Amino acid sequence: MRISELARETGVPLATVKFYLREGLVPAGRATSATQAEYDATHVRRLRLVRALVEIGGLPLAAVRDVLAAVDAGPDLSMTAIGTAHAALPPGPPPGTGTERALAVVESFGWSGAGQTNALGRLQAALEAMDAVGLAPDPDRLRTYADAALTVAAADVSDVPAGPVADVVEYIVVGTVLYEPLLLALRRIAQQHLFVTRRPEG
Amino acid sequence: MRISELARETGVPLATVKFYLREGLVPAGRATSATQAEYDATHVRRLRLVRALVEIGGLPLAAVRDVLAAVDAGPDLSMTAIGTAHAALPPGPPPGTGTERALAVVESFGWSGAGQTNALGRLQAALEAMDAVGLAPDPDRLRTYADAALTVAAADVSDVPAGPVADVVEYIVVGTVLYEPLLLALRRIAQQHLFVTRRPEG
DNA sequence: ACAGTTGGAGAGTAGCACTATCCAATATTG
DNA sequence: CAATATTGGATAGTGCTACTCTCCAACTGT
Repeated sequence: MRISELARETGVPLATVKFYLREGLVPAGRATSATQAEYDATHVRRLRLVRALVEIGGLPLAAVRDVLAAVDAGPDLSMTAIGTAHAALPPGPPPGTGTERALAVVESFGWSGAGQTNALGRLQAALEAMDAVGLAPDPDRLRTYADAALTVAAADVSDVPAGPVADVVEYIVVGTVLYEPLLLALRRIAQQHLFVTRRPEG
Repeated sequence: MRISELARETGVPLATVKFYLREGLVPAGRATSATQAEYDATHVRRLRLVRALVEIGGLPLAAVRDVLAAVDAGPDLSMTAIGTAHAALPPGPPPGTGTERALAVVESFGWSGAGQTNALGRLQAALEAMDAVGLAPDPDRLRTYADAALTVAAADVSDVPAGPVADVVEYIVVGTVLYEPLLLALRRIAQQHLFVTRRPEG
């Protein structure tokens, strides 16, 4: 498979494929001559993954690079992989955000071992911003959110397939990113559903 | 309150406040002379809201403008407001995405009245991208996600306070946007928690 | 032999969110 | 009341990201 077929197969513009190759987001093909290289199914897969992370996950290319590095790092443990994925995901917390308050919240749920994820900073930043506009969640609602989050997280980690370590890592990392839009889309649709059924004449 | 105090109060750079005023994201102050204007608490609040939507919600300014318009539209019904908010939220589905598959999924949950939200396009795009990289959710997992989404959505709509219509609309629209990062942060922290407690030596 | 395609590199572009500079008209201070 | 600082407003410029365009010599298929 040559480069233009790779582009056609995935629907990605040729110029963009070349750009990704230059940026190292897709590995180079096997050169068969000075001006020819051969690509295979792994390139198709990787290219689709990059596009999914960008278009669905909304990641900037720099974050895609980090996520792919975590995927490729291989047998470095799942926990590291998930932490790396989280650290690479945008947007990071605004600089200067602490984590004390978020930690207190998390501990009140009895969750442990969350000390090193930057999601804590995001949580705290979100809470502070809500306070600032007067829309902070009450404890009950926060609980509801936490329970829901725990439920989906449990599905996330229990669904990890047996198999080569590289596949497992990819599953975790990519799943973390790609399932977020899924969850958000479902929440919005559910909101609409509830609004409509609540006010039948609305 | 003059412009520089508004900037100091909110921590937003003066040049940025001016920029938002020019863009109409924050309403102009009451002019007291050719080179002076007076700002008040509503300006502080609006400015904080803009920053929250940008920094926490990750919205581009154009989307912020649309969301604010929905907020300000006033007594136009809640359902319209929520639809407007959804339509304004990025990223929209990639152009050319259908909704048939998403509709089938949603109907299998018994959800109705979701025909007009662009979250359907996002759902379908997410499912298709997952398929393309071979990581599509099985029906059970999708169910788990849908149940969790419905749970938080129920909390979202039941928490809407009584009060002036404008406040209700703001609550819905802003809540839709600002609670997303909260949910995602909690999910990530929960994942980490589960991983750590699952493999105590990991 | 020769049009067409390829891999590769460099420069150019478009959109976004600010940020810096300038200005004349006030305000404030000594 | 003079000197200095600040204000609102407009224009232009910056830095970043993610492409996209153009060029080119080396090859390929016919």
